[in-house]
Amino acid sequence: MSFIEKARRAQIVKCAIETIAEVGYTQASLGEIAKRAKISKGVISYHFASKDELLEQICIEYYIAWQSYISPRLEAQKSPKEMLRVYIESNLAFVAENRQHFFAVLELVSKNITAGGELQLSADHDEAVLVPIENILAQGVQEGLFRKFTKSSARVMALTIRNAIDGFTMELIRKPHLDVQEYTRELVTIFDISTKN
Amino acid sequence: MSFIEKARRAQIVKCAIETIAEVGYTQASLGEIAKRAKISKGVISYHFASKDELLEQICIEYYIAWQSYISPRLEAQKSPKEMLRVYIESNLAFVAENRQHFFAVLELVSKNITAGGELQLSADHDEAVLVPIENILAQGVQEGLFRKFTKSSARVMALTIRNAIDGFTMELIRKPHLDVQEYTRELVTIFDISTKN
DNA sequence: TTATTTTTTGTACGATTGTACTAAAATAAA
DNA sequence: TTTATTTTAGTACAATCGTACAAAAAATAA
Repeated sequence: MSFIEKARRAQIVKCAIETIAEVGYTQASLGEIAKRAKISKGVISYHFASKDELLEQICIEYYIAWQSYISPRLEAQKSPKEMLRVYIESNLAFVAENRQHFFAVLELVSKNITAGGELQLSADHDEAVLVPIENILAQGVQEGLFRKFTKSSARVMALTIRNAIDGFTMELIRKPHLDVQEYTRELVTIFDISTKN
Repeated sequence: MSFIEKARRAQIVKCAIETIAEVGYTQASLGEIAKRAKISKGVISYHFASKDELLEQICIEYYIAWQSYISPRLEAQKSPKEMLRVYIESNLAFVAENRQHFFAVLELVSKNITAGGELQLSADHDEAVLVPIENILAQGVQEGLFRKFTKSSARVMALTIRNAIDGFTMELIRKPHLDVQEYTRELVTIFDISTKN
């Protein structure tokens, strides 16, 4: 892949994220994205096989960035209790620093859920996101730090934590001046209390 | 409003909900809705001023049905602790019984958020949904049943509860055979623990 | 019945979309 | 420089959408 190709793809992805975040998925046509990037519509078609490939790239890049941010912070912790705290803290911090990207991905995923056949992809993503939380919970139970969780009650708890994080972002988009630190502290408190033994 | 008009509007709204739930918002064109309702596209235009009015009607009817279901159950409770339990239980039960309708509304609301100017409506809806939870929390604090909540920490808790409910529905759509009763029990437990004094 | 209004159908139109395609421009290779 | 390749701009096209509209059909009123 040439230098120009890499640079263009990065530019187009960046601009597509901004466009989706600002005008919404339904209004984010290739023409609109191109206009904002000050390039011709044909350039996008040249560098991306289809619009779908562009949108998929947005999701892939977010997932990679998210992994890179969360994983090392999580692995630096010993206690499951600290891991859960850091998981919440770093997720909210990451999301607050990447609101547009997160929002774009959320829009795309919610469209894909409805797209019928692509439900599997959503399920895979879910598993990749939920399992790490479940592992923290399982470890905490094993060490006697957390209250008892069965497999399915740990699943509900993991989902609730994820929903809290995702919902925080939606609130952040609705109210951009939200106090992120305070929100983070409260969420940590809630899930610290509700997991403790 | 004539008998035919009422019946047709009800039929079209019902069919629009099913269509959105089954093929997604982006694929739910008036043509597709009409085809499934086995009527001409023009009939929809005749009974609804625009597509937007039809979609708005879907939201209005859901909100009314939700209110009618939740309010009496909530008002039958004395203790804030019981109110919180019943709020979670009845919300999950209602949503499980109205998955398609809920999902359609979620799709529409998430589109409206992106639609720019309509952000106010979403904020109003939020307030209408969050304030009742905050009131329960405030009452619980006052009676000494719940731990201390400031105005803003009560807001975070209310949001977290709402996100847990909304997120449950998304999970229910992804996994239709989810054990609703068990999920409900777990959620009640989580928020019972995390609010208790 | 006949007359009038309401309702439905089917089509057409303007707007918008993603993609295909051609010619021009820019860049790299010779 | 000349040649070849990559990249860009701009246009055209087929498909799809919401809406408008005219004529047919159905329902209601007289």
